[in-house]
Amino acid sequence: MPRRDELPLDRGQVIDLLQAHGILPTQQRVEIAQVLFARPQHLSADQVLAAVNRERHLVSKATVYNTLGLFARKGLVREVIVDPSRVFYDPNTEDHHHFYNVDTGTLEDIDPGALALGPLPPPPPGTVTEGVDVVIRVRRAEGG
Amino acid sequence: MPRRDELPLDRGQVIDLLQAHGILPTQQRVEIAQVLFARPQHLSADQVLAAVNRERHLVSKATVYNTLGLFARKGLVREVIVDPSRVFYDPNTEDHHHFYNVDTGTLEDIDPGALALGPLPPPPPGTVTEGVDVVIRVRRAEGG
DNA sequence: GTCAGTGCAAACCCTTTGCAGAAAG
DNA sequence: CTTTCTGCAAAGGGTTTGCACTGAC
Repeated sequence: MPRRDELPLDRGQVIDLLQAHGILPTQQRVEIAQVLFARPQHLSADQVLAAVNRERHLVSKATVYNTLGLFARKGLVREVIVDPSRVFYDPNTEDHHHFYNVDTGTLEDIDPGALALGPLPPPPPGTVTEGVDVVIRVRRAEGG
Repeated sequence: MPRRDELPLDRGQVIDLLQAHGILPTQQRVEIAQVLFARPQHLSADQVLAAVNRERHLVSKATVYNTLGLFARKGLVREVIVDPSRVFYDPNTEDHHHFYNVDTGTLEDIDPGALALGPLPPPPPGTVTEGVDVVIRVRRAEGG
């Protein structure tokens, strides 16, 4: 199984990765995965759609949405919720957090060593913790 | 100016609060604010709409959305983004964080003393930190 | 009387869905 | 061949907008 922390992944590695997650590597899914795993980045569904079809029309809008949802359910990518108007997809599924620039609508990883998150409080009764998301909202500095 | 940490606020306190934030206290805005400041809670726009119009139709959908957006811009309430399908509005604007139950779609405050967040990392060049949101996603415990 | 706020309905935008045709094994 | 996937277009649902009416001061 390919190293997830060394992007980009070539076509063969992407196919291995899909299979390792129990996903049938169809042509469209491989195209989409290649876009996502081209580099560490945070793309919205719309950006993925545009990137996949940059040169010629390879994948429909419905398939992009369905596939991103599938990848997220299978743990291949992580959904990042910071903007009510769109979901971002992150190829990095390791525990890490984000800066969110509210002016540009872009995400940036926080260096994992730079944010100390103490022990988590116990979850409410009858529930178990599934994950933690930390978002530091930033904006353009005045007089920049 | 009313104490924001002692809910509920009565009608007069709500009016003072709106004025203190530079918001003209019209009848509809006061109705909406009273719902929000009735208790510490996290309501979606739709829930606010339903609550305001529980007994009789007092406020339209457009006005609820416009007013919640206004309140958020003026710093009267805080928007909580945890679910791509809707925004939650929190009357507590103090620094605090949330549990998000992915099964029920409900939010719960984290006791401020229970979560130690170390010093924040410096924001990316050219930006300044605006705020931090920590969301602990929880789900129903197995075999509950 | 003037300006801001409100209500309705239509418009918007991202996302999901239904179903017929195409591809994978 | 059978099952799953894909594509198109239409539906969906939360949110925003245009514009005439109402209300605040």
